[in-house]
Amino acid sequence: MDIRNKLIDKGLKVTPQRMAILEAIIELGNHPTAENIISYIKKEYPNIATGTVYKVLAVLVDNNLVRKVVTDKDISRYDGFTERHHHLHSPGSDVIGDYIDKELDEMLEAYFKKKKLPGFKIDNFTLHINGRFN
Amino acid sequence: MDIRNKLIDKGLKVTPQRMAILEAIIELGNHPTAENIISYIKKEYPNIATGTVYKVLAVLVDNNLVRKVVTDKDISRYDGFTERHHHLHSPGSDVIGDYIDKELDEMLEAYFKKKKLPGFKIDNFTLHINGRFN
DNA sequence: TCTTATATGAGAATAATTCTCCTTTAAGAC
DNA sequence: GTCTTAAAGGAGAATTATTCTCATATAAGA
Repeated sequence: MDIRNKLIDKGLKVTPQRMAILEAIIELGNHPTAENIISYIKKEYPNIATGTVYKVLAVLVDNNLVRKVVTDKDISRYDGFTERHHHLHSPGSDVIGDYIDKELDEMLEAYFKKKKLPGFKIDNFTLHINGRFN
Repeated sequence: MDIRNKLIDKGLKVTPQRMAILEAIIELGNHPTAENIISYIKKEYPNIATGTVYKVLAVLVDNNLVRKVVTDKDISRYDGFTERHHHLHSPGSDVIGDYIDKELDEMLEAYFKKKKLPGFKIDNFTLHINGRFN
């Protein structure tokens, strides 16, 4: 599905800003920050307001078109990666790797199907793996 | 090990502020924010500076006496829970539940012992489970 | 008790994010 | 195509968590 239709599919108004922001996230890769997105977009839309970018990002997150990636820095990053995946991170590095592993997903799903958590209904889960790139 | 000895054990100077902060994190539970910690401590040490609290928290995190818990809000929370655990979270709620499951830990460890990730050496991992408390 | 490296206090500075308010525009109705 | 209107965007001020600066105080070992 192309970017325009992703927005339409969620019942969102299609605006040039929304298209540009969603495209930027996908294009930039490695979980860009709001600032990364803003400077990327300003090449094409020099007048876009930072407030607009933050507002659009919130809309996209609310509609599950992008995921907000939290980091141990006081800065948010955004993930346009729609396939189910986990995150690899190394302390001191800003790189956040994506890790796709269907076998792992299935194993965890089977595990939680068998073992219910008392007082909690699981919707989804992400494994945050810390270590070292080499 | 008591709080004083946790500091000594890491080769850190023992100061009243460090003791109070570490105690506050353990005492407050549910992953307090820096602000929670500050207002708790001010009851006993009204003159503690916010900068001191942030600096001490950074020292404690660096020495693995507490963990920094990242959230999708732009605010850091701190975890004095030393036992190995995972996190339960519900969108829209500020509660972060701790989830201890040795069986899960062992299953994941066994899995990653068998299945190496190319270009990445795993140190540790935390499962972030989203869902609904009920 | 003395010395010194380190920690703290106070408050200014910074930086990511949010808010306000006015203008513009997308999208459906006609 | 034009009109209408609710929703979106622009500009920049405001907010707020966190960091920084630097002078003072103190923990810990000699």
